[in-house]
Amino acid sequence: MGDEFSMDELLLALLKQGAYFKPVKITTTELGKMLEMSQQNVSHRLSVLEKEDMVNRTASGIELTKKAKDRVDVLYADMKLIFEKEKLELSGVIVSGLGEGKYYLSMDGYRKQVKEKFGYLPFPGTLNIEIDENDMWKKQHILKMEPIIITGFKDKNRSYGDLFGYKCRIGDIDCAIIVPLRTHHGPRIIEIISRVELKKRLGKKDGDRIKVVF
Amino acid sequence: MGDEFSMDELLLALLKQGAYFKPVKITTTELGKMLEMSQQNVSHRLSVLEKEDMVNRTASGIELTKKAKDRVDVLYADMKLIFEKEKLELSGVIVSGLGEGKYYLSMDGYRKQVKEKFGYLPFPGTLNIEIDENDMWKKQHILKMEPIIITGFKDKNRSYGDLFGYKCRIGDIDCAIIVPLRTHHGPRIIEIISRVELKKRLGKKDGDRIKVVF
DNA sequence: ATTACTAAGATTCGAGTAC
DNA sequence: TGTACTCGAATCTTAGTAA
Repeated sequence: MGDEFSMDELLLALLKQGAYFKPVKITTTELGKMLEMSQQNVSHRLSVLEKEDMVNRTASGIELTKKAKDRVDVLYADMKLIFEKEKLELSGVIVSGLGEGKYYLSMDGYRKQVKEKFGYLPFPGTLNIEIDENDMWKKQHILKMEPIIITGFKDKNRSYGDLFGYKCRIGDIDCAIIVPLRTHHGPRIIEIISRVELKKRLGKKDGDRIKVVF
Repeated sequence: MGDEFSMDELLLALLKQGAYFKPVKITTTELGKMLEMSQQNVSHRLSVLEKEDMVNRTASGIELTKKAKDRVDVLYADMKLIFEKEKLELSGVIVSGLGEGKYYLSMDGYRKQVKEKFGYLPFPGTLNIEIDENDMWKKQHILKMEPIIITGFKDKNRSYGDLFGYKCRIGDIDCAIIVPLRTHHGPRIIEIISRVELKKRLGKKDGDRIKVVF
């Protein structure tokens, strides 16, 4: 964790010329113009990159080494994370729940753990949202992230399964998607818990559109 | 077209801390450790960035200006182009499947959707390929692209999960990688579906090398 | 503890120019 | 053409230390 996140501008210019996939034929003068730096400097820096085993200069042009490609991969993966993980935003419509959430969230076995792991006692009821078809792929990505696990328990009557939680926000309210391991509604519906009664707090009713941000 | 493609490592470190979306509370010493540079240098460079109107230091932390965010957007867009415009090609070795694919692809619930979303009824069986270690990063890129979702369903016995599909080609045959949400084999193995029986059509057998193009 | 100044050392840069 | 050397200038970096 450190400088592998930085990226040499010369390397980036080569990338822009397609060097990730094939050797690139380009002169130091051209590179200098692109980067607004002298031909001499490009020449020098290229030879440094070569010594560092980042590029090879061959008859067919300048090519990136595996080491350089690895660095670029890391940079791109990091940026992707910054841009697309944070921007995950599910849109959908509020639907009425079946009272299931209310039932589960009335039980101390779950409530205590929510307090512990999310920092608040949940309002005893969930907001149910039917996700737009177009955002379903985002939901799948979210479900692949590391969940906060609320472990199940038994009482004298029956046993209760684990719940998976994923932190999110609606407006500026901290919430979490809760997914029972054995869910009873279709994959397009998600259940949200929060400290407050979301529908009332947001002034929304069934059928209204809503956005959930991760 | 030039240096807007480069990126200051300090800016990138701030981004990594989430500065794109909110002010970040972090000390110059911490940043110095992250970047393997002295606290003094971070301090100095931060003040340069401030003079250049790239960051603001407020009571709630360091925040990026619009100018800085615009630059980052450009960098990301450029990288995205580099990575996702060019053809990705996975190389690997054919391995024998566990018959799972055959099982899934015998079910109408999935078959109908494949016909609908990919334009053909799939041969009831998958080609399993163990991707070369060197191409794993490409696989990761592919899995981050927008999938075609084959939604799960229930029958009287059990429920079947969603599948993610990504169109690709082997030679001139249209295929798709299929990824179950909860996959049963290691991340190096992918399953390919197609209209035809791929192994027979390509005259290949287990252990042969093969390329998949996106 | 945190930030940032100064002074000195390290490095990067571009002009001139050789090849 | 194109590349790359020297060398002085500009810039960057760090240690020491003040605030």
